[in-house]
Amino acid sequence: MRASLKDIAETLNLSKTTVSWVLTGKGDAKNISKSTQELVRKCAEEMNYQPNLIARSLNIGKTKTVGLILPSISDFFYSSVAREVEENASKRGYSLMIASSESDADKEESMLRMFRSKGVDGIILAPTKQSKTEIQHLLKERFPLITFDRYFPELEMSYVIIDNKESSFKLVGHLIRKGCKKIAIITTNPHLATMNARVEGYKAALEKAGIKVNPQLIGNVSYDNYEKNLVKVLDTIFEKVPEVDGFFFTTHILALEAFLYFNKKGINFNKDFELACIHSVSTFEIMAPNINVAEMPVGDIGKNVVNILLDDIESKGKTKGVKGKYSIVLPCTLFLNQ
Amino acid sequence: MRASLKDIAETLNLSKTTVSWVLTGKGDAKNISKSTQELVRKCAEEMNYQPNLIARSLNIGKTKTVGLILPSISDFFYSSVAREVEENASKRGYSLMIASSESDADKEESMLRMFRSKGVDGIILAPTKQSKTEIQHLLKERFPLITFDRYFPELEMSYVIIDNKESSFKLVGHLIRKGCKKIAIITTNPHLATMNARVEGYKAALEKAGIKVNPQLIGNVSYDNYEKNLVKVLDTIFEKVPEVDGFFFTTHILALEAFLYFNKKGINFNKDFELACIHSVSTFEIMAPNINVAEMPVGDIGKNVVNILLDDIESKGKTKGVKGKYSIVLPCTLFLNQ
DNA sequence: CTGAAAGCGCTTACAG
DNA sequence: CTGAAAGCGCTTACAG
Repeated sequence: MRASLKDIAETLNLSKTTVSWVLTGKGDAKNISKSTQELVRKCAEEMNYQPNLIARSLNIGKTKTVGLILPSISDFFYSSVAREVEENASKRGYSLMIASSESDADKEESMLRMFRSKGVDGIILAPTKQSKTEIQHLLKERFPLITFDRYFPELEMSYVIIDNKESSFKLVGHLIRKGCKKIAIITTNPHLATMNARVEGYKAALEKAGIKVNPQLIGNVSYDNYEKNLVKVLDTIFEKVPEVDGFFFTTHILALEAFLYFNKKGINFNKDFELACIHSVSTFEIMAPNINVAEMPVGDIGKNVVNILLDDIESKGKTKGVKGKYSIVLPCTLFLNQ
Repeated sequence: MRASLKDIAETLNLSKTTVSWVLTGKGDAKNISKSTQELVRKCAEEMNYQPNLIARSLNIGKTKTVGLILPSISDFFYSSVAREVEENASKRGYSLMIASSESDADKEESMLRMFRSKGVDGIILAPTKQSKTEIQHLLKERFPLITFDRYFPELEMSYVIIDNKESSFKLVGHLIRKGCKKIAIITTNPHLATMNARVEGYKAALEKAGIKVNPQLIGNVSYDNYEKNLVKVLDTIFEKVPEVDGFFFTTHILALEAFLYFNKKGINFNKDFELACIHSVSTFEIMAPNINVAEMPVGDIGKNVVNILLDDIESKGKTKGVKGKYSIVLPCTLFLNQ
């Protein structure tokens, strides 16, 4: 059996109070004699005592655990963020509960409820859709909550995103400078403000260069089953605008999938087109060595998101009711070829 | 404020007992009148009642949460397994706590303790090193525990691995059949039984073909800072055995890194060598279309690992003291070219 | 058909 | 220098 405070107290003929104080480091503050403290610590060691944190949590109302909800744990970007979140949270003494919404709004809602019910102190969320009713419940309760990668422009809550429009603008501008006249944009999830901003950056760059936006060059890939839909979208672009000379992918997932498509079709995409993409994976180096990339600052995203959340959690009560909301926009690092 | 059972009971002038029974679905079994049940449910709905699972857990001694400890969350193989684990656990009503040991034995030990302390019902672990003392504590307590990908041959506990020797044997055999005489093996973490088995498969295949094992073709990449070490290892192989004509990588991580190396050196690795690898990532399709691969059954690993663990957790008490240990060895799917 | 009471394992005012 | 007691929010035998 697992040892409890009571077991130690009984063995030593002390009260649970004394044992608890010693083991939580309040021995000196509570004037427990050195000898008693030593005794308690030795006994705890011998019995391999580990505090039951569930009991502590019920008592103090904190679990030192945060929840992380991602659209997909296995995607490289999100798993990289997860790694950073875990590391930063761990540094501050927090554990992580994690869940994958698989871009399903209902799952997302039930995960929010589940995490809340299981007592996490706060939640970090990369929201999928407009699953706002549960979020609004939490916000009303002043439950610590932050989103990243995506956000709800109409809700007053903290978020961390990247400079979507700016980075897209620069990438597309670079393609134009390299001589592209017919740049296609391949994008998805148009209901997300994040994705919209990337399309806007694309349009702004074209307009600045005096190039008219051609709707036939805007490839919208619906997200479920994007592999198949991407094929259709690319087929259509090549059919309608065979002179296409550049591709701007709004996410690395679409770029990777497009490379597979190009490959199957025998298209030498590295020679025939200028390429650009928001975010990258290490294999781009070999697959598309000349691609222009705006790299998302995964480390900074992770750091900001946990620090803002944990500050919020830990300031509770201090700044009664006056909660600071943060809107952090992080710059991407550009890797432009030539 | 968050509503509690008590709040509902007071509002309705009922006892907490009654409310609890209704809300946990025992209303009919306990003969609570339909009208009362309806009342309770409506009130709970209105107050947006969510049970405090911490309190329930303290009472029943279960959290319906399992811990998952990985060497690295951001690695593609492990994040894929994490996804499967989460999905399968979730199906059976369990949540996931996750942590990345970063291949650090001390971190791993403290994570095991932390998870235990936080009350997870069981732990799934891809162990890094010989961090056995904490594991032995848990085993002695009969705490539900299972490893995957790696295992401790000398401990009596459940694990799920792949047919390491067999798959390696087949891959290397295939390279030999395709005419290779000087096949290098690039491997790491020689202290892991898993990795040893892969080297043994390599040796067995050579021996069967009457090829003497050449130690100069065995590249052992020490794991910390493997990027740099791999460069040294490959440099040495090319220096000592310039006629090397095949490469067998014991993990996709090493293969990816080697491709970057080949590329930098201007080596046309797809033409000059036969390649083989345990596990793959989707980008191999473009980077090394002819590579021979033994694909790890990520889905089956995830399914087995959670089902064995959860069966163990849920059978507790029933089969007092008679715990079944499972050693599952799953076959890889081979993709051999030509 | 419903309720009073004990208990899960901690923490923490309060008292001496 | 140390302890008795209440309480965190649930569940569940026991009683009527």
